[in-house]
Amino acid sequence: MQKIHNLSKNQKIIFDLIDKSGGPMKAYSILFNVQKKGIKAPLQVYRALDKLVEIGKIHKIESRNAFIACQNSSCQVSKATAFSICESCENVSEISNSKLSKYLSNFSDNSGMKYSKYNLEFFGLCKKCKSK
Amino acid sequence: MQKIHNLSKNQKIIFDLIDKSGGPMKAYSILFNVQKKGIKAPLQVYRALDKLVEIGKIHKIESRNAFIACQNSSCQVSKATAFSICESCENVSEISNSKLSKYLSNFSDNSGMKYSKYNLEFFGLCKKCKSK
DNA sequence: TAACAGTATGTAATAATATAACATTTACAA
DNA sequence: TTGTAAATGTTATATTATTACATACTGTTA
Ligand SMILES: [Zn+2]
Ligand SMILES: [Zn+2]
Ligand SMILES: [Zn+2]
Ligand SMILES: [Zn+2]
Repeated sequence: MQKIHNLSKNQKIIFDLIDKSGGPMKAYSILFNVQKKGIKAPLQVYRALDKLVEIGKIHKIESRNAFIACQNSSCQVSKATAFSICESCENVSEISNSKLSKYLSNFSDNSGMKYSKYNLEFFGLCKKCKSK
Repeated sequence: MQKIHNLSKNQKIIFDLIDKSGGPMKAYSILFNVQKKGIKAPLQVYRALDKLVEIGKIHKIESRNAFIACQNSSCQVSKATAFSICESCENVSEISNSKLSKYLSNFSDNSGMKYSKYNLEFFGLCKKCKSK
């Protein structure tokens, strides 16, 4: 049973923008794009982003300081994320591979640490960029 | 056969500082600490950090915007990194687990993408923080 | 309904992280 | 010694993110 999150006005504006863009967006680029909708300040953007990340509607691509809509319908909370990133064209996609996620979710070592969350970023060249 | 990198003056000062600290350090904290050694500007720090990352002497903890000395003697180039991060005390350690690194280095999916690099960050509570 | 708590918003200022541009110097091999 | 790559120094600026404070909205319960 999972909680339904009704997005607030600003959250919805910002989620829709990121979702429609189809790729990662940076916070100040988001800000620029939503100013005509009345969102004027960085903090308004960051607050919405924080919430959207918290509920798993978007993820932060840490190596790029950018935010992407969740492409994995089962990813309700951002506790186990994996991305592939093309170092040439900067295309990003969310990897949804159940073997990988099982392997990582069950990973443990002898450090005595209990892992509750992970983020994995793969880098390389995408199909298009490889063939250039 | 691997290339020996002789660190330059600034690179050595900054690597030694990070290495001795035993944990992740942020760029401006590094700057503050090396000002007495004549390194006065952010760019001097970032240039040394870039080089040290490139040759694998340090790694960037992306989720924390911080830099840590490589704790894995065999990690000459930063192409395959994994860390465990305590969300309470912010302790970070580099995971060196050959099964994990083999699994990730060999990972491929049907995206047609060839992965040449990855970075994985695990989050949780360390032993000490768990028992509090 | 009224009171309350939790969440969201608005606004200004500022902090923290990182890079651009340009001039100069050093290391080192051909 | 001369060419070249790497490193340094310096100033300014760009980019990313948070603090602080005031106000408003949403839903629950007395
Ligand atoms: Zn997702
Ligand atoms: Zn590409
Ligand atoms: Zn390492
Ligand atoms: Zn801890």
